[in-house]
Amino acid sequence: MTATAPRPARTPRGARTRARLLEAAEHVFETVGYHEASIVKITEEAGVALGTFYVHFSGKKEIFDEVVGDLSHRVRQAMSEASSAVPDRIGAERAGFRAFFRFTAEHPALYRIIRQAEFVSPEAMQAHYANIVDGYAAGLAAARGRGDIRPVDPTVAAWALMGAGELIGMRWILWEQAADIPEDVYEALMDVVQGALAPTTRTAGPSLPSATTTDTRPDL
Amino acid sequence: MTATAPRPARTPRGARTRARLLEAAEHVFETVGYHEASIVKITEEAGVALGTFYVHFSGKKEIFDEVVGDLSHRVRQAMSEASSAVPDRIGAERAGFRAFFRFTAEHPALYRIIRQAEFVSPEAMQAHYANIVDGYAAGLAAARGRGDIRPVDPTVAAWALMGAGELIGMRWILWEQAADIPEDVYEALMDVVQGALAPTTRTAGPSLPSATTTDTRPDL
Amino acid sequence: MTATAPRPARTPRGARTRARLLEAAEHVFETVGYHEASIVKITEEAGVALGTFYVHFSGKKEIFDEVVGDLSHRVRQAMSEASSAVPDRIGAERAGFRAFFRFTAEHPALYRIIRQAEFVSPEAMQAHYANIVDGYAAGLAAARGRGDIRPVDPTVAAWALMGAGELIGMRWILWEQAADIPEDVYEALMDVVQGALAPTTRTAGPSLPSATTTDTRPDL
Amino acid sequence: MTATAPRPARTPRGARTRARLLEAAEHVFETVGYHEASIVKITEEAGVALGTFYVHFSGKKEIFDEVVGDLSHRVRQAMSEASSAVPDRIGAERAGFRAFFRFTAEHPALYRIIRQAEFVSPEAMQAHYANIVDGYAAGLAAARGRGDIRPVDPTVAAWALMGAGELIGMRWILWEQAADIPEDVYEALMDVVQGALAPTTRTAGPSLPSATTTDTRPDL
DNA sequence: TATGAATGAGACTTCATTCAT
DNA sequence: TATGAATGAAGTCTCATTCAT
Repeated sequence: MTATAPRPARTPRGARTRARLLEAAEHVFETVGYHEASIVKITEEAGVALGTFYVHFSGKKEIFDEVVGDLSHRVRQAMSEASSAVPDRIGAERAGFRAFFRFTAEHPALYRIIRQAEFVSPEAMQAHYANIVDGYAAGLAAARGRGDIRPVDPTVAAWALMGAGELIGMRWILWEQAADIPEDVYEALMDVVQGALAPTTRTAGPSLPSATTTDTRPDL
Repeated sequence: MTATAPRPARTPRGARTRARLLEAAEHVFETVGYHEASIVKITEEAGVALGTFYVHFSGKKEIFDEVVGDLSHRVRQAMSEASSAVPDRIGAERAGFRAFFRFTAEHPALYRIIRQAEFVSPEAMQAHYANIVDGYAAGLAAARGRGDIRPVDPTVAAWALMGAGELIGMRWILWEQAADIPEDVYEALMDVVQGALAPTTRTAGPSLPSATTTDTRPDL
Repeated sequence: MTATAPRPARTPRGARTRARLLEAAEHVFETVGYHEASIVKITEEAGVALGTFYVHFSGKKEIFDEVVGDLSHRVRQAMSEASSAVPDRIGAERAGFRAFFRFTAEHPALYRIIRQAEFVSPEAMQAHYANIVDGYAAGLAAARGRGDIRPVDPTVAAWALMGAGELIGMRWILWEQAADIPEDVYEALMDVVQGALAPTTRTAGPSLPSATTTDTRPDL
Repeated sequence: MTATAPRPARTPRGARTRARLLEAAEHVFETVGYHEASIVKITEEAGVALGTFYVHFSGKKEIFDEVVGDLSHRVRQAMSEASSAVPDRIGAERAGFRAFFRFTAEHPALYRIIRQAEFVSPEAMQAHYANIVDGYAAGLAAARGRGDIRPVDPTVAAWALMGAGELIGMRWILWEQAADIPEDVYEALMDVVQGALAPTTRTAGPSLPSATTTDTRPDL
């Protein structure tokens, strides 16, 4: 995810300092965003001298990429752990979104950082989204194979539903600075998600065939 | 939307200069983002002297807000025009998304700017999203009243589907620098959207209670 | 000589400030050398704000090149004026060296700066020496054509004698911080120079074949 | 030459490390000059840890002085060996210049370093030149005593001819990055040098009185 | 001796904004 | 209105040197 592998600290003391810097950076980025974040602020928060920063990182972008990679990894972990604990697809879906919202509430940093990353570190941002989608789409594809969900295109559906979750989280957690998503909003979203995925008996139209996106030409 | 109403230009020459600056600013913001955009770049692109900028705008944030407001207004206009031209809900839905993707392809600025605005001008960003949702949710509420769609919560559905469209646009238009969304992706997304909204006969699953969020966010 | 043409000041005030900066830079470079010279020192000496520097110059190297170009031009002017006022070659030679030493005594900057320029701005340094040699070699070639001097290779002789003058100036003006070169040193040097150039009847020694360089290096 | 005598290494390992550092420093100084040379670069090139540097040297200037002293010593050795192998003065002259140019071609470091040393370590630079001149002037004085050359002032002549050689070497070896001086240039220079020194019967002009510099620089 | 993390002064540069013309 | 010179705070980064291990 990061272009250059993180320098390994060669000393326990070094490792400790490096970790303190990362922690401080996450906090500063979360609070004031990438551009307002200065190395001075980060080192002050970490309680080390300015020059020490450059012993461990080559610059602001490098530590940013590492923070993003970290957060991205953690949110993926949280989501996949949660959803894989539930056997049925709908349940897994609910658990995954639940985990995502929890993580968002506890680490608003991810949100605020990712949305800034477009001009700062497009690679990091694209990797973040792509990694999440990969796991999500794989789950959807499997579910589709089992007939648990409608034959939607897994990749497109994954991007679409991730986008849905993202804006809902932004609106009801970040903007409200809430500790979690309101239950009714969560259920309303699940209703939409379930509608999008659940196998249905359509009142009209042929049941969609097809697997890959290209040949999928949904009617309507 | 903007805190201070835009200064009206006193003379035709002034109005022309002001317009040139706005145009230049939109281009610069789109190209390099808010933070890399400097007043010097904007004035150079507009072909006016540096000092002239401050004759027309109080600062960088002011012109940014105005550019965002502009773009936001235009995308809303494009979407509502497109969807209101179609009578049935599904058709309106398709037309609205279509217009959104078109606009995105033609004005990547909106995307790139909005996602930066969080730390620069949260009001502008929230206004942008809220305004779009307002119109969207109103349409959904009306459709629901007519029985054209399932009884989803209009506000939550609007945020969710806007999010879906946003990420799909980011992935397949911005990242690919495409001139429009690929047809198969568009249809795959429409399939998801339709699944989320279309009235169905469920084969299984608890009929989720219609969310009670409506009081939180007055839809309309 | 300078790669990029100097920005023309578009205002009398601007021109004044620019000149003040150049003057200050010459003094600072002379005093502490290129590397110890900081923009801060230059602007302080010029009595302008730090940022003002960058209104007129793109950086330290740019102003350095301009200062070098200036000094180089002035010393050439001084030398050619002096030597062209004297008809005979030996007299011209003496006058040229005299002018060079005078200039050196009055503007030690040139010396100290040029010898630093190798790593800083090789182009500027090479241009300086090459320009001096050009004029010098042309004079020697003409004198040779008239039979005023021995048939030495004008270019090689010009570089050699310039080198001789340079070290003599360094040793007896710069190192001694003298106001001018000691008369006896001057005469002793002139003796050497005259020996090198004056037409002679050799009493002994193999009459060296007139160097074979002449064909290789077109002597003007 | 150097203010503080070089610390003797206490152990064989220490001596090896010290030598590695000196070698690395010579290379780094030659490549990027004094100011761009950093202790980090030197230690990296030497393959030792940063802190190790200060075990052997007190700082950057100290190692610089030692490198300069080394090179200066080696070039003097090369020149005196070469010239002392030839009995007649003109032959010795030619051999000395030849050796100087050879050394220059093989160790451009000397050149580049010395010309930087003015602001870094004037003592080292002055010592370098003075040492060379001492030997050179002594040789000239002896030759003059034997009547091998004209009665020029030995010290002034030594400085002058050293300057001549220096610029010729700079122009045709350093700037051209040549492996040696072109033969024709060498001969043309020797022609000039011989003209300057060789005993002659002047066809015209007063035979200049031997300069009175002798008090300044005792010849012998 | 050797190591490498830590330090902090100081350098360069940018840029939003002011102001006299 | 328009101009462009002037300002100076703030930011990033380097690097010689110290020090604990």
